[in-house]
Amino acid sequence: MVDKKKFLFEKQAEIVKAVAHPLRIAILDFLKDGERCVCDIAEHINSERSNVSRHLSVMLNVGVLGCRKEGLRVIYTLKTPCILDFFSCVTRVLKQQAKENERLLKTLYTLQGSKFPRVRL
Amino acid sequence: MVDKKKFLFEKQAEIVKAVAHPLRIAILDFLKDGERCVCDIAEHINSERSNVSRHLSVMLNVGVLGCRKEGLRVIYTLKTPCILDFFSCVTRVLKQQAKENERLLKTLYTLQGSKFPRVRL
DNA sequence: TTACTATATGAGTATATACTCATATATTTA
DNA sequence: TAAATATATGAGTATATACTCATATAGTAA
Repeated sequence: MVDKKKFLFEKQAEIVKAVAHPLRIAILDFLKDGERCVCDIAEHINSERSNVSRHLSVMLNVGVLGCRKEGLRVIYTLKTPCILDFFSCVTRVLKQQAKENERLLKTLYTLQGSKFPRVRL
Repeated sequence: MVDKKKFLFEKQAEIVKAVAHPLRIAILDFLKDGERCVCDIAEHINSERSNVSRHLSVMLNVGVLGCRKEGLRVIYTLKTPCILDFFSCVTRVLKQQAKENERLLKTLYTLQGSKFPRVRL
């Protein structure tokens, strides 16, 4: 593996890591509807402001978010909405996983000779 | 934030975390050209087999990779190529970052009254 | 000025992760 | 059968991360 590629992968990993956390994904999901201050985000995801502030700074540093000051508030915005497309891929992975689990369950029930209970959604 | 959403974000984060590492990204990039055994992957990314095996199992568990046995070898495949689209978004973020850094550098040089050195690519 | 508010950050702690080495398991081949 | 090989995994260690609480900073408003 070439050194140039290694460097690229490291840079990419930094960005991916910056969004690899449930609260950060919740923040991105919240920001897709428009910019928000730290306090609103903290309330929405139900977490300490200091904690949210740190999560935001990580995503700011890698360039996924932008921010501007407005009086006392700091307003954060989603700078790269394409990140949201990614989550649609992730959701596809999840759906596929769910399907496989269902098939596995079915097989298990069939082997036991019992009926497969219909899942209520 | 609703409980259902919280659960979804946690599941999504698991998948994102599973690819948030330079070596794992290198593996995905290698597998885009076709399935490979652990030994080939280890050689290509220049890492211990035991280490690679663990990285692979993480991505296997979240459903990003698939695998099959062939004699002594275990052949891993990219199960969700849409994950590669994601990296094109990540690359876009990186490019944007680079542009901003260049602008910043230019400003700094201008302030110093010195010339902006042309970057050779 | 003082009091109040929003945000950021240092310090400490708990937890998670990556890595290496040694070893177990499964498969092939002599 | 024994020897060799590919892979997976337990154990130990080093490092990174998330979180909380306390505190610093900056802006607002009395």
